[in-house]
Amino acid sequence: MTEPMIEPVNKNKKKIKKKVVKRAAGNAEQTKKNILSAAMHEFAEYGDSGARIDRIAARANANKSLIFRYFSNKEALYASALKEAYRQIRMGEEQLELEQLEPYEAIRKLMRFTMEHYLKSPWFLRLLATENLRRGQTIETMRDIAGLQSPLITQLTKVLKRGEEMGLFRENVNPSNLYIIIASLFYFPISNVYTLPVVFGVDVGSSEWLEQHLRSSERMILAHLKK
Amino acid sequence: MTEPMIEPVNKNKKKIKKKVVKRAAGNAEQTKKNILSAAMHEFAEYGDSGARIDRIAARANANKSLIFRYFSNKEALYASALKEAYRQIRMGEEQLELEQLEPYEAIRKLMRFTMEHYLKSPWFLRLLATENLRRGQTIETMRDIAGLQSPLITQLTKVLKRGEEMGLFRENVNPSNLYIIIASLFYFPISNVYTLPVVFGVDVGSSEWLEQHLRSSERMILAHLKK
DNA sequence: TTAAAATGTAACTAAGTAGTTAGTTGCAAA
DNA sequence: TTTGCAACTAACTACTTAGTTACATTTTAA
Repeated sequence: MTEPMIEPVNKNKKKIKKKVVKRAAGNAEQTKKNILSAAMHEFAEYGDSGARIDRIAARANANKSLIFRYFSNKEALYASALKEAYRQIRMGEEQLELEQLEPYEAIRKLMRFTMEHYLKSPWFLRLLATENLRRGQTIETMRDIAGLQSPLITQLTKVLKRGEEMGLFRENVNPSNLYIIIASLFYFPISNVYTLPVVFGVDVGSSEWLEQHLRSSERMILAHLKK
Repeated sequence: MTEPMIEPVNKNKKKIKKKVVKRAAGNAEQTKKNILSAAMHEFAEYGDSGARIDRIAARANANKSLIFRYFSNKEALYASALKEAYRQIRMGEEQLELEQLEPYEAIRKLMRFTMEHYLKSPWFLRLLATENLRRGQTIETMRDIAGLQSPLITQLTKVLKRGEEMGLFRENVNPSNLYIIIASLFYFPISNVYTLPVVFGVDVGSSEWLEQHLRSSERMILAHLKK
């Protein structure tokens, strides 16, 4: 906090165009990034109404009024945070490269990825829950923004096609619907990790339960796909 | 709003026991119920931070200070609302009577019930989401409260046992885990009904999609249970 | 009839809370 | 050294919100 940021020695050299600025145009970019990252954290933690601009400012080590200068208002900041969350998630999905694997293995990898993804990025699930509590008020305005769509579906389509051609999978499996089923199986226990143990007495947060659930789900899904 | 509430004419008749009371004893019970019901609505709609005591008072046709008299504070009111939500849900589950049906039919009925239940009581899903965003802060204090546990599991246990005895289902299916899988399949699309169409282009809220999803899920689950 | 208890209300208060404004700082070009 | 400007800040404003209080009305019971 308030560490004085490596001081660029710029006494002898008189005119350098873009580099070595302490508070030039580029520093604002960094401040914006800090604010955005703090906002993602805050909105995920406290929801839209619970989020506090002052806390975001504190976490970003930025003055409150900068938030309004760079992001207009709380709602627009929330929209930016949501968009950034999707952007980050999409980046992870792009690196999956399911097409390289043999069909069964690809499905298994997708399933494990989905589970671990939800476990590693709980803030993503929390932002999703928040946005749905808001009845999609914000994502609705992003409908036409490219890159919001999940790149998983393209990959999954190819996997299913190859599986079908190899005689492993049955025909006409809808990739989106399949992915919704897979996501469902992990979304529910992971996003309800606090209430499920109380209502069903099952420790859905433990790695034992999760691993067993993954194995069981894999068997179920693969059987469901089989020709 | 502020409509002046039908004034009971009670000038000539002096003492009537139960009828024509504007502010009798026992009326407090009704007021409490109104407040609780309004609170469930409000917390489901706006989440814990977004909920407003004034709106709850207005919706319940009660004065704000009555809320504090009957429920102490906002947090306690939230706890009562959450508890009441679970109580109502449990009542629906108790009427299912799965034991009467033959095993396959029982599973199908449970699945359809779960789906319709989520569709008919969106406020329940919303309260669940809210409580998990709060990290189970409130339900944690209710751990030992009887009747919070779902009566479904008892019924499902019997169904699975009969199915096993009849040679229809495989052995050692854990009823809680099975129910978690079933709930998952409907919880995810229904509670993400606002974001999923944007991200996957699938209209998960339409009755066509839901019916098709139910059929597909039934096939998958029943195959998964088969001996 | 009357006093106490129960039920209800309007007005108020203290603590936030988003957003604004007027001004400061550090740096680079002239 | 001066000037211009982007980045930044402290203090403030207008408003909201949970929770309180003082008081009014009605019921119950002696």
